[in-house]
Amino acid sequence: MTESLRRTTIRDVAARAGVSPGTVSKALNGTGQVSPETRQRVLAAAAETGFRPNALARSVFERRSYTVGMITTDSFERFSVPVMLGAEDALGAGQISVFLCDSRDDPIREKHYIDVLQGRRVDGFIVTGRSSNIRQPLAVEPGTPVVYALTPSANPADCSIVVDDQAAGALAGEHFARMGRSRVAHITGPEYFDAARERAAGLVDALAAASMELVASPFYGAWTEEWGRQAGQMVMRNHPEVDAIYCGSDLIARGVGDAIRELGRSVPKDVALIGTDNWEIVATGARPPLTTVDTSLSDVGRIAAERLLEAIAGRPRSGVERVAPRLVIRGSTDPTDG
Amino acid sequence: MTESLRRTTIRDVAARAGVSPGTVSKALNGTGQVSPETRQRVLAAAAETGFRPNALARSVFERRSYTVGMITTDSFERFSVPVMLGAEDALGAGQISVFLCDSRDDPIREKHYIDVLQGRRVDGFIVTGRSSNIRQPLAVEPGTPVVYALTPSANPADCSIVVDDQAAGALAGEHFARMGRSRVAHITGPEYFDAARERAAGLVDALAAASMELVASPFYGAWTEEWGRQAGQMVMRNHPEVDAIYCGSDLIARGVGDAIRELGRSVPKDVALIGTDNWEIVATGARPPLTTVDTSLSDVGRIAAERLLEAIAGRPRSGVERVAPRLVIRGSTDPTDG
DNA sequence: ATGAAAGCGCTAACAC
DNA sequence: GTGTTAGCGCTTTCAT
Repeated sequence: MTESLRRTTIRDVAARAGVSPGTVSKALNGTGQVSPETRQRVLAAAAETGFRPNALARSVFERRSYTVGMITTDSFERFSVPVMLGAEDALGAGQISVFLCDSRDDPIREKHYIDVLQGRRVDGFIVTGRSSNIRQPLAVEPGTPVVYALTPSANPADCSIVVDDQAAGALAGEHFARMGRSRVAHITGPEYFDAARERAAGLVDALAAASMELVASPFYGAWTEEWGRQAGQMVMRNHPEVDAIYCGSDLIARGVGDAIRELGRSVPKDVALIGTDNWEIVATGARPPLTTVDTSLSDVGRIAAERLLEAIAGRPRSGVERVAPRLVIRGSTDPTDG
Repeated sequence: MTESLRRTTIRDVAARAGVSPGTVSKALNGTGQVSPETRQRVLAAAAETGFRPNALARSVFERRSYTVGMITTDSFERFSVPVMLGAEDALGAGQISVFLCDSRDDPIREKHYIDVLQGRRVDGFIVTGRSSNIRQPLAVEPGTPVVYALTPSANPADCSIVVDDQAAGALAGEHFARMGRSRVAHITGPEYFDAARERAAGLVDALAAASMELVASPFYGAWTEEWGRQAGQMVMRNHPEVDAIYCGSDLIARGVGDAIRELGRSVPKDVALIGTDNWEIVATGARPPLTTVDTSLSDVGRIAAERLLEAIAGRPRSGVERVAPRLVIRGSTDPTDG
């Protein structure tokens, strides 16, 4: 460590303003009684010396650090990133700083991060991860507020914020119905993903509400373009009457779209296509641009942050809160676009 | 705030072990002289009470927080994420926690974050952002270590870690030469991006070293699939002899690949294709999977973290350090794959 | 080897 | 109004 530069302290400011440290504190924080003139002198002195109060010292005293830990199990890839951004934004507005931790889904690393951050006296934690499947509760000291984003806690008494996947599927089904498409197929990720099953259920429900049903059971596979291509081909071959396909992800939808085009059929004229995620760069790069269900991930993060702030403030909530997705209409369902 | 749970302090442990606080400190930190027995008693007492030392208090004393601020100007999208992951990993190993800040390229927000974090007495900063273009130095208090990752500082005395874009272009050119391709085109992003120009220069140099040259000047455009499709078509129409194309990004390469295929030509048989970034999900989802220049972003982050730790330890470096990219070979250049 | 005491930078209760 | 004092939790001389 270099000769650690001695920063100006409250005492330096006090000396310069010709008052006591206590008075400086009051003047700067607007607590207690200070005359306008001394207040001015103090402010001036602080400005001149470039004084920046030591938040650490204050935190020791307050027993509260105005920081939170954000733990992602998932190398903050595509899904956690928007969540974290939303959360960071909401917390930053509340003057809270965010510690970033990538546990890589490793319980040892997770425990390590928790230990270190509890040592830093974080006010709480936000946990996020890729899958919408349930996860074990975070092993924090009792009383520490935790909010789960995207992956709900196995303990129903905990506070979890998740995407409303059922509603996502329903949005797609309703849009098809509205457009007069009636022979709908569904191609999605692995069946062991809660999100996949729930989106399928939502789609089926929405179709039923319009007196329709899927032309075939949902096609469960993988969250990849390649699966989209395979399944797309298969569906178009076995069910040539299909005029609409809802996909569990934008990547799958890209694959399906390519397959449809290669079979000489057109999107959206012959087949309307809806994806999920609204992964902008992928959805808008498609030909035609992809209509998709935006899963509102940044809202998930934002709400998680708000709930955490509430819990820190002594008003914890319980249970799973589902955030509404929204449909983003582009050329793959709208013949006038793309 | 709820009845803020009173955590166990060093005094509680001391009482339980029947020693003084000072002795507990020594025993726990291995400083000073402590008899093995008391050491044991202290350790036991600490474990039983679930004692976790308050890092904040220690930091006040040490005038050092073992935290750093990571500021991204770019909503940690695709490029900053791997950098931040690499940095976080390297810093975590050094017991340093990372504050995450998304300045969204807004100078006001950036200044705000700097203020807050300097108040928290971070030991230094890592700055990252999308573009490889030069940025203004971070406005921190003099003496605060800062390392720039991806976007170098305008001040050459600062320490910046960047991708070696010239080498990236060269890798592509050398690979083409090695495979006997001789009629090479280059399609890339906007010319005002340093990265675009440098990759082009590296490609040209490598070709020259093999006594080749581009069939046409680089095609500068946008970092999008759509531009890739347009440019790909144009190139194949105007220069049907082309047998290799290097693209400034994987997304562009995807567009180019689609264009080639739609003109009835084959990748890699007729045209070998190399992208840049190694954006896994995009590169592997392509048909055939995309050979690409991996820009080693996580290494950029890791090295930035190491340089920052060195600077914090009093051994700052100066100047721009370029990190070597590496070629990842997949089906788009290798007829035996994909 | 251990304890007492002072201090890190800041805040808050209490004098004056 | 303002200064003095004690104390947040921890570390570190300095006695003993």
